[in-house]
Amino acid sequence: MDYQKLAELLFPGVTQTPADMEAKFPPRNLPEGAKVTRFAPSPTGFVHFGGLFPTTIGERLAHQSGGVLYLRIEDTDAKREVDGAAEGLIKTLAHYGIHFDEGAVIGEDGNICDKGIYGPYRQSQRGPIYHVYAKQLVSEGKAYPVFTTQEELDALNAVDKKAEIKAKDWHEDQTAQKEAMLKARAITMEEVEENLKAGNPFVLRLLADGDPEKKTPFTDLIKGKLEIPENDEDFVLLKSDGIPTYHFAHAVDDHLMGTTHVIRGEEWLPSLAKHIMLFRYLGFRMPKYMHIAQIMRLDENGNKKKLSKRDMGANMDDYSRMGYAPACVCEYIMTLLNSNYEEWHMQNADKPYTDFPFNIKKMSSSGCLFDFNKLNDVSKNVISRMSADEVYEQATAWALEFDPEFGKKLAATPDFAKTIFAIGRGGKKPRKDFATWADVKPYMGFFYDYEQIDTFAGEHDQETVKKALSLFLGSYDPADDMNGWFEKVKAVAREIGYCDDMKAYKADPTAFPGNIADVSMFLRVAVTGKLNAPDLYTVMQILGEAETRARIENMIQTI
RNA sequence: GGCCCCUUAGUCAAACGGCUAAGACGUCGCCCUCUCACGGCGAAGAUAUGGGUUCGAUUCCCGUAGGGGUCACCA
Repeated sequence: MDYQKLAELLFPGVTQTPADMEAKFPPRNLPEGAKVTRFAPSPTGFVHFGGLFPTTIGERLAHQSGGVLYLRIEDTDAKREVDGAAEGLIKTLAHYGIHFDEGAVIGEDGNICDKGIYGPYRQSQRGPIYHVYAKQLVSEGKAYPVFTTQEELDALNAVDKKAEIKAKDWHEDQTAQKEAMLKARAITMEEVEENLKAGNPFVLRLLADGDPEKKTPFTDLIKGKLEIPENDEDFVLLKSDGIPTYHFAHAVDDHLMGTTHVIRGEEWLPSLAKHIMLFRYLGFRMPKYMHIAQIMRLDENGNKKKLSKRDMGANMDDYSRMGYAPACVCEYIMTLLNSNYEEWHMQNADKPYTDFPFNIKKMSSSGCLFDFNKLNDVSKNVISRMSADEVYEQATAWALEFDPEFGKKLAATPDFAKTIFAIGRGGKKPRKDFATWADVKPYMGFFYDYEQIDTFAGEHDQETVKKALSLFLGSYDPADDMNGWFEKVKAVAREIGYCDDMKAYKADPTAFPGNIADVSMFLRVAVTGKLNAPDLYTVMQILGEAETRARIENMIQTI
């Protein structure tokens, strides 16, 4: 077989050579040790947690080393592409602090455009580049065409591939595939010419020379030493529409774009053998690989499952909806990425997570379960360290979008709201009231609207409650300081026969009908409508005398 | 089914082959001059399993089990 002739027959329009490509995309001029990483999504939907995770690693590695993070859009499957998905991905990532130095970006006109000299950054626009290498492989006898008639192609597209594979007998199928492969390899020049003349489309397949009985040692930066069986599958390089498959595009693009570290999910491990072979055929040096374990969730049977698109906590938009601040999510991701992050953070509480010396060696090789408990804890800590102004800005922005009624109230009363947010904030041990912005309304909604949510707990005579409230009103003076205020509450307790000292009460609970805590509870429910609230004295101060009195009086009337 | 990856408490995780197997979240209890929160103290809770190498194994090797992934003209 004259491979040179075959290459000309198959790719008559391709005049450039791999050497031309190398000249057009020269190696990057970067400092020693600088890492080049990329996020390479297919625009088929939203960013989910399992996508943000490796992207955060790439971002850290690149920017921590003075390297480059770029975005390449893998839109090689037109059938699955979703309109506007690429724009959505870019925006969501930016929301989580992931900014790209290069690649597909949103231009001033709102459309996606390229930034950088290694483009185009959309694979659908890189056809000519792939064809140069495809032609090269064919001319070296390393790839061959397999023709299909249009009818066969339509039939192929009509079947549900996934369901079909699930249903078949694996052994039988593999034997059949092997036979088909051998037959396809034996194509003659005459057959090629006939098919081309008939206008039949073809796929380009790699001619695999591997023996799966033999293992290739391979070092993955996360998994460590691996043994990869050699590839013996003539996998598809170019689909019948001339667009490359992931494998081919990965090799060509990551080589030409100078990627130093490929970070991807471990579901790619089984196809690593294909990539090793492809890089060897192409004469490319392989980048370093980091195959990260999948984030898992628990299914209804208690088994771990890959966190997939439909799961709660998968779609990053869910976090926005639930009211998680981006900073909190990033922080949580850091705790999952590097086990020593939390320790570092405790010692460097005021530093941003980008100061943390991220270390590949500290990454876990096994998959972790998504844990909302931990996320909430991390969130509470992050928010507790925010200033009242910052809390106000973010909480208001969230509420305006997801709870407009409450959002408008916050927006209309910035000073009032900030005073409330300032309660217990700023000191060494700030309050941890919010894990999400959705927690804000239940916490402080009572400042805006009185709604009796809780009632008096336990056995308390209604007349006694009324008396306590009235006595308090009689002595209440908003000019009192906290101690003076508390002394008056104590006095109320004594007057209704309740114990004003918790220690004494606990020593002998039977000696009193109630205690100071009960009196505080009467006041708290009267003023806030709830059993739980910030410090009562402060609440009354913020609410003001008129409102405080009105609420207590109202309670006396309606009880 | 073939192949690949993974396995320390409920979860995330430390531990040159060597102290009683860290720490964090969660859970529970006690304390902290009003609840909540914060904080403090404390409790329960783990090396999947069987062999081997070794004076000694969570750590190294082999088997078993369990879990995950993958086997498309999808990425």
